[in-house]
Amino acid sequence: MSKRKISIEDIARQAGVSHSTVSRALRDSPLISSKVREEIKKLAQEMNYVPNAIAQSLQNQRTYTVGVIVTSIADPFFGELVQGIEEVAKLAGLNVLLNASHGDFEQEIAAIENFHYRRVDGILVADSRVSKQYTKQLTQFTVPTVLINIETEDQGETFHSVAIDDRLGGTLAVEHLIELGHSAIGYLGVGDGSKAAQQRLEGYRMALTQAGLPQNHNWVAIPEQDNQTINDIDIGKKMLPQLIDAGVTGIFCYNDMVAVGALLACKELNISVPQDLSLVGFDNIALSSYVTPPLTTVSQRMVEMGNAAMNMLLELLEGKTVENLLLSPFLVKRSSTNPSCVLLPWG
Amino acid sequence: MSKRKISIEDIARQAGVSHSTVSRALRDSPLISSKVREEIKKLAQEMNYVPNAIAQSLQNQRTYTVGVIVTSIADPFFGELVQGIEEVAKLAGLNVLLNASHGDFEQEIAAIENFHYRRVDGILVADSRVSKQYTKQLTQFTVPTVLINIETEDQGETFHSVAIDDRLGGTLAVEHLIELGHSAIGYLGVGDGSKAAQQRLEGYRMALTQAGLPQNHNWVAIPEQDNQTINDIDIGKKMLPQLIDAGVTGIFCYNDMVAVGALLACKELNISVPQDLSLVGFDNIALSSYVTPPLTTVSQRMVEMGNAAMNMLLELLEGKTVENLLLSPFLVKRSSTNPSCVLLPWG
DNA sequence: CTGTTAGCGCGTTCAC
DNA sequence: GTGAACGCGCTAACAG
Repeated sequence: MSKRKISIEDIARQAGVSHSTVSRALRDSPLISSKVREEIKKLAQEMNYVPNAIAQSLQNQRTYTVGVIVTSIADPFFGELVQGIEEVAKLAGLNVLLNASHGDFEQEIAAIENFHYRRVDGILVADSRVSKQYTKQLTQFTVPTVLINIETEDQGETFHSVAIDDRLGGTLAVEHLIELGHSAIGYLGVGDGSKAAQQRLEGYRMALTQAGLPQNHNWVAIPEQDNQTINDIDIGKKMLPQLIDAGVTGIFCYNDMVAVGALLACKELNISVPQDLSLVGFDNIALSSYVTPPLTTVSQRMVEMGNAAMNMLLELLEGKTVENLLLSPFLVKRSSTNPSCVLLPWG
Repeated sequence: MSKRKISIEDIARQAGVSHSTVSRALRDSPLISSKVREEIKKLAQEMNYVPNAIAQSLQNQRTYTVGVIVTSIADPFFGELVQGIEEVAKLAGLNVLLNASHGDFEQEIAAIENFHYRRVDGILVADSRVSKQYTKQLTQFTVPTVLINIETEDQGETFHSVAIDDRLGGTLAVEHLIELGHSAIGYLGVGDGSKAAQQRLEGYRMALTQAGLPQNHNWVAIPEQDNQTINDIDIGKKMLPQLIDAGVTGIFCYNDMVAVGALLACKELNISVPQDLSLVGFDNIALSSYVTPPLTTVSQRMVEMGNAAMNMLLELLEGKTVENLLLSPFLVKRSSTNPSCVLLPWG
């Protein structure tokens, strides 16, 4: 903590007053004559006084710190989310304590305990692939907590959530393909069994049902559950061929990374997108607009989600009651989707 | 800070001993009989005791917290860096307090002061585009600080640095193009006047000089200094045409984002990469391998840089003396570079 | 208006 | 081996 720094006592001695007078002066207490107040402030300035947040926290019972848990900070998805969180935290005078869980349950628990140990004012947890048992283990704790993209059942005093409407997102993606005339529409997912994955698939099915289009179990490609170690890009690469063989002309992918993987596989297989195949992603990460062709995708608005979550936490800290939030995603049309071939003159 | 939690006093009362006995027992002091020690530990467990880091810090004069300043967390470059930092911080039992400066000098100073206020044990600053005056303003502070990709002149007790050898990186990129037979090689840079920008340009020039190749000031494209608001992608897009007009067959770009911008411009102009033009980036961000064609680039190894910086900080915290580090980048060959046309049969 | 005192939770002498 | 007392730096309650 660096060499010993000067305290209010030091400046009190220098000014010939008591330390509490200094404390009051520095905090603009009306009890202090404006004359000595300015004097003390000037002195503090000169002496390079920096108040000690630790001592204040011990007294206030507040640390003005929030703990944030993400799967991986290197993942652009979480990067944007954290940015959204940090933005509004900074405005509120709060600081962000960052922990990465790497999707590991043990590490998440450890992070929570660590935050508790450090007496953070609130906690934000973002990890869409964590299991639900999660929340139960933490019920003993009583720190205001906002879950981002995690479903909770028992949301009492401490647990609240901000999430994206994954089902709606899936529906939007598939409706877009339907509008373009596709009728053999596939889904390329991941096998993590998360709520998000279920909901997006459900949205896919709803859209097809609503349009009276056929469904085929060969059109839904999801890798084995235990393949958690392989990344999303590789999932996309690996699973694409079987959907092609099944004869789909449009695919809704679980997320952009999977879609990019599928796109790369298409290149290798000489399938041109969007002429031969239309691809829709999910998330709208920056990458999605830089690949060729730029990806049509469902936008998650990560930054806004971070803003919303942090704002919700702020309200909780003020003692207000809050409603869980379900954010609506929207479709971003780019160049990876085309009208279905069957509608085209040469189709 | 949640509802009042139990303290060592609470458990002391329960155990019928004094709070200092509890303190000692919990810290495995040899002064305590192993019998009561286990007893107290069990009791603490049962009572869900969580030590108070704030109180400990006030006593220890250490917070086991490091402050990290980045330009933007959403930038994948910094995301990976922070991941590298967080990894080794976690292993050392330290926590990361994150602040984004958005490249704004005022915000950086504010972040530093904030960290000082919170009595962090050390500070990590990563912002390759910050001006040099920076360090001077902070000399008054005495917290161990490691600068990442920032040059410092007066490196005394508190300031140290980990950086990438930008000049070498520039040289590697250009030598690669030279090996492929290119002789009209351009540089596409940014106008932020940073040390990194200067060094990469210098590396470019050195490689050309060393190979005895001609240089042409039309082959160096750098936007105006004041265009700081436009992003790197747009810089690449905007500046590419003039290099094409100048007749270059290969371009070394300041970073991957600029290179991607150039690539997008090529698509619009119907210039095919790498057939008509070879492109080399810098950074090796994830994006660079997903664009079409995948970018040949100079790798920064952000995660390792984060590791190194945090390790250096750890040594400083242990009172050791450290040497500044200059990491060597290396070339990643992918598909955006081809032999120069003039060497090919149909050239 | 200002000074004195107490206490936030914990670690650490210094006595017994 | 254990308890009492002090201090870390600050805020707040109580006196004057």
